[in-house]
Amino acid sequence: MPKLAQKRAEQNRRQIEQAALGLFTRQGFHGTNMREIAERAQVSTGAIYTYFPTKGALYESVVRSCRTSALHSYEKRIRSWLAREFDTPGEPFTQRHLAGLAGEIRSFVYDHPDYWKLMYVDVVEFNNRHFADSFHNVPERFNQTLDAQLKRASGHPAWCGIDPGFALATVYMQILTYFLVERLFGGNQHLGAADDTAIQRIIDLALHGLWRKNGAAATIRESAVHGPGVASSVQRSAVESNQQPGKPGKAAVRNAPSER
Amino acid sequence: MPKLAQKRAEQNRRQIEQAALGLFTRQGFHGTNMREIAERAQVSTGAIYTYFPTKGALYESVVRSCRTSALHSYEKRIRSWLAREFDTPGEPFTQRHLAGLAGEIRSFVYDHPDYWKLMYVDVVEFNNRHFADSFHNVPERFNQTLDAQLKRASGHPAWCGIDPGFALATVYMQILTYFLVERLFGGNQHLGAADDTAIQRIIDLALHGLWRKNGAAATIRESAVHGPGVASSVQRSAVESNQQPGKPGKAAVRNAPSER
DNA sequence: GTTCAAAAAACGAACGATCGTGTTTTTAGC
DNA sequence: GCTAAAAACACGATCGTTCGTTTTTTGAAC
Repeated sequence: MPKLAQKRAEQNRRQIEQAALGLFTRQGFHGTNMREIAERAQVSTGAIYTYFPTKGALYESVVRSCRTSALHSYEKRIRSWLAREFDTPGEPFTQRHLAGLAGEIRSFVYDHPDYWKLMYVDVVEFNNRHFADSFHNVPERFNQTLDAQLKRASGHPAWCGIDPGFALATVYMQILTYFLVERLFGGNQHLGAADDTAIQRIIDLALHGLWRKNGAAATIRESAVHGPGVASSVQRSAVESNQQPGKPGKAAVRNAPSER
Repeated sequence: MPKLAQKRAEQNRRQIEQAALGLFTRQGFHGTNMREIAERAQVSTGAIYTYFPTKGALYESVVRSCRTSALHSYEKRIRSWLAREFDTPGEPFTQRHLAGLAGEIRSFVYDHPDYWKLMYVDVVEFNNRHFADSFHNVPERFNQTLDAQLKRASGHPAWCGIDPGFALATVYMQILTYFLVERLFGGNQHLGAADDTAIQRIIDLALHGLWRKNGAAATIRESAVHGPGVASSVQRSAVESNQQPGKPGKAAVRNAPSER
């Protein structure tokens, strides 16, 4: 019986969803009409309704597809990366670990901006109905994925005592927020320094805090930034003793492109 | 001459703008129509056009009013509060300072959610054209406002060496993000603990980092959170020696209401 | 491999509703 | 009573969606 080949039907669905995603993320749900979507997908407006009963259903399908693709690839990628990194011998939560994490987060934001933009669309026009669950107990999820590795950290004599999942979650949120502001909010070096410099400092603060009792901070010169855009050169912290010996510990964070 | 009294005209303007603000922040710009605004403002649709030439002009006026009111009141409030706190003798950047800052930021988010929601509307529907400047070189602005106080911190022997404006900006962004996620993104205790507990831990991490060389962390019991909603009781850190002596240092952060 | 009828899919004009806005009439302030 | 503001109404455009028609696809018969 002449039902459309499943391959072709799925391709059409994906084509329409991709066009809708591109428009929803650029002008919102109510700011996008079906004719634009049809034109961008190179189909007729009526054709869309053979795949999606309403505009709202199309949106929900777009959200589902975007979430499963972005999350399945990147959440898993970040977690497996973390697991791999934390399995190396020695202390977890080193400068190298966090710099690598920052690189992964940066990729997540810069390679999949649509995912995040769609989340903001959902916040504005749907009260974040479709994304709210991604913020439910972030530390617990880190703990579930990295149970053994994180427990090893908390057993270390120099560990601060905070639940490692909580600690990782806060650093994760901090770095994620940095790149989201840079990429989606037009924050042009909003912390007054280039990406790698800013991330370096954030990690340094996360590792050892504002105050250091042992005078290790003495080797860091004052690196105040005066005037916009004048980023002082990267100055490495002497407290990188937590690093794995022999590893260079170069920041894995590239410079951000000036504009998308 | 029958020109409307300025007092009355301004009142009408504000009434319309307030209605528009309430709708824009709940359903976006394109998701709101002039008839809804008119109904909410208890005027006719035509009457709006005696005050605003177009819907876009109304939006821009709403943004201007919302920004000037929220920013003038709260940015100045936070800064003056910081200045006052940092003028107290002793070290700046104490637990008490940051807990107070967190309280101010929390008020900023929970008392003026419309300001932040409107920013997200602008991100989604106007590419953040009207709010992008609020993220331009945040550390520099802290440095300008708190020049003397922050310099005093950087001169302290135990200071980490990072530019104090940068350090304050990162802590500010971190706490702000926490409350924004809680209030606007539906993050129901997204860090797995009540507000004051989470903020307490964030501040503790900001002050002394993940690793502590002097064993001060030994007094903090493991406070891992297992299972959603099961927040362990607040356990005070022994490293509060940075606090002003005699001050209780109680967290100034209330619990968040469960839902708006 | 070609043909063919049936059925699904694609099309695009059209529909009713609603959009932002202009016009006309009524109201109300000075 | 003059005049600007407010209300009521109207207009063209555009919205999401439907529908009648055309085109394409399909599996089987040949």
